[in-house]
Amino acid sequence: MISHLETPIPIHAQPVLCETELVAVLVSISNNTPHILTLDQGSAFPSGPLMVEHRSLQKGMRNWVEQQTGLKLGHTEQLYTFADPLHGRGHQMVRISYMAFIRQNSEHTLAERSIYDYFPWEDRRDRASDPLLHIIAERLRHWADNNSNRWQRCATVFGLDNHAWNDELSLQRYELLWEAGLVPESTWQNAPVLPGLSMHRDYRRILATALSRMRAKIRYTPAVFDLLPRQFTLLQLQQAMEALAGRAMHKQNFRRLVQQQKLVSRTAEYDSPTQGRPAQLYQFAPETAEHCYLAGAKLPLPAIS
Amino acid sequence: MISHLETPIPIHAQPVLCETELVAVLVSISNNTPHILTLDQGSAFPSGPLMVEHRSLQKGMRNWVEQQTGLKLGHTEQLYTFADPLHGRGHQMVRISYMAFIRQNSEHTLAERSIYDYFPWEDRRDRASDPLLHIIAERLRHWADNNSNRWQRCATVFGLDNHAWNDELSLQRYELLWEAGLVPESTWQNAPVLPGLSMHRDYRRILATALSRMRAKIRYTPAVFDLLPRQFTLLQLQQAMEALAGRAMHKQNFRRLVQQQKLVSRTAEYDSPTQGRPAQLYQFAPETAEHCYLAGAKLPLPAIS
DNA sequence: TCATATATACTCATTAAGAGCATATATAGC
DNA sequence: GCTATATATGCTCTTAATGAGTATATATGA
Repeated sequence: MISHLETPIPIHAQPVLCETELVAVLVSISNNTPHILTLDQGSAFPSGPLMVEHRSLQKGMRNWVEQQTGLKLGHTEQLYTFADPLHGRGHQMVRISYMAFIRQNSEHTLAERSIYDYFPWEDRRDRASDPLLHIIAERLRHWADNNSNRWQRCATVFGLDNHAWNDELSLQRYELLWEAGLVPESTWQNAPVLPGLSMHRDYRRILATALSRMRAKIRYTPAVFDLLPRQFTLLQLQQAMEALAGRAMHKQNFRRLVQQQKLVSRTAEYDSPTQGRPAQLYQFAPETAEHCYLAGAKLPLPAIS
Repeated sequence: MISHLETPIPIHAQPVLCETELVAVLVSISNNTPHILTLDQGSAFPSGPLMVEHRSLQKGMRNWVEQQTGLKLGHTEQLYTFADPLHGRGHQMVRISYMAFIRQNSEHTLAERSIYDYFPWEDRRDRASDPLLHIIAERLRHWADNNSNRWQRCATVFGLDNHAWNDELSLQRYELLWEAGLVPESTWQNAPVLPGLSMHRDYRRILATALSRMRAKIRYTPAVFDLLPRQFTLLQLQQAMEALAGRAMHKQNFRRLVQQQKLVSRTAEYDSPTQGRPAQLYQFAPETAEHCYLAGAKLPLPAIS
């Protein structure tokens, strides 16, 4: 034991007062694409001050959002806490960000903006984003120049040079583009910047964090079911997974794995399609819900890396 | 779009000032067991106020700890942010907790307490914790009584009834014991409580969060190497993984997988043992380091669930 | 009847993972 | 030299998960 560690570090030496704000990333699915609720022409998330009467942060967030919007929140998860100095005022601003899922519902369309409006390169369900990926690869190669470590990093994060695309790395991809000056938020810009909406403050970074987290979350927990209607077809489930992961999947294998997991049970009802055979409606199996959540049963998605 | 969502939620309506504190969970390995730095007879973590001059929370944490203790921090990660009302003062206390790894070093023994002093049931490397697990199982069965959902949850979280033990569920296990009144921190206690040190405030809950996170982290990133000396034997590496995961592993398979991953490279040096053949010293392969971190290359641990 | 879309049953190859057996190899101590 | 000890390595097996493909019912609207 080194001696100076035995001196307790002073607690509350000089308490610095902070303004504390809760930031909510509210996610739902519409048009087979993940959407978020935004304010200010898509450049901000709803946010509000932390109230004294909030007993816990999570409860505070839920109450506040439900009160303001009337929306019921599903799976809720703390993302990250950021701090900015408030210049000249001698105190700081702390922002605690949360992500919450909202069930798809015909009565409202919460969704204002597609997440992929902000990160067009993250939607790789079809080949439409390939040209953009090629542009990014070229611009990154130029930025990396002859720095091989830097290029190594680009290649792994963006799945170039024989590397597989890993959908959970969306935050790292955004950070890399930021460093390379390819997004308008970069302190120095390597104009022209890439397509994709930007946001105020570090909100787009928070959104990239949310995208990473939701992609990881749906793989290991049944959180997707908080985005789908109570009853859904297997195709809807697959499309929701594909929408979030930004990747297409093999239908037969998807069903094999879904039914192995016993996460869903069929109902007596059927979909009413415009054409073709009506699809059976399923529901999230309530009896195994908690069980699977905790055991880390994973939903089928192509294995990463 | 439902109409009232178009009204922006007021920002900064009534800023509530908070005291903000950084809490550090400093982890290192000694005696083949993960240890943490604690204060106040093991009942608190080092913590200190957030300073105005800290540009980012993570940097603020690093500077503050390094200044106070002289320790270099390795892998650092934000854990969770908690809030408590400060009664009668009209404002709140926000605590932002971080976990950081500290390299094993002969010059200091940072470690004051074994993590398993707080969670004796989490160390399942040998059969020594089996009797305790049996006691827990009985007490939980009594608590669950005839509530089958409740028992279902107990069984999956604690690996009872044909369920596999999942080392990453340490937080859920602690929360379950809390609910069942089997830890002294519970608001209602189901005395006698289980063995294991407790801590002030929700610090023991933060520690359970840290344990979950580090177990997940070492599986998917090379963060363990920030706990080991620069040069280490393969047995040391395996023992470090076992110490953190709380599980024993198969030596041959461990080595097969480690060498497949190409995460380590041999040095020219050897260990000097008291007995037996000297072991070759390895180092974390610097050239593939970043690569593997980002690709999510995983270190071998028995598959969960 | 045909187009369309759901639903299901298979096969096949590859890989990872868990477990075990055997056998070198290098040191200290007797 | 011999033995105990611990490192280091090679090999076989089995099982399960994964990715991909082929084929074929089945139920609707037009």
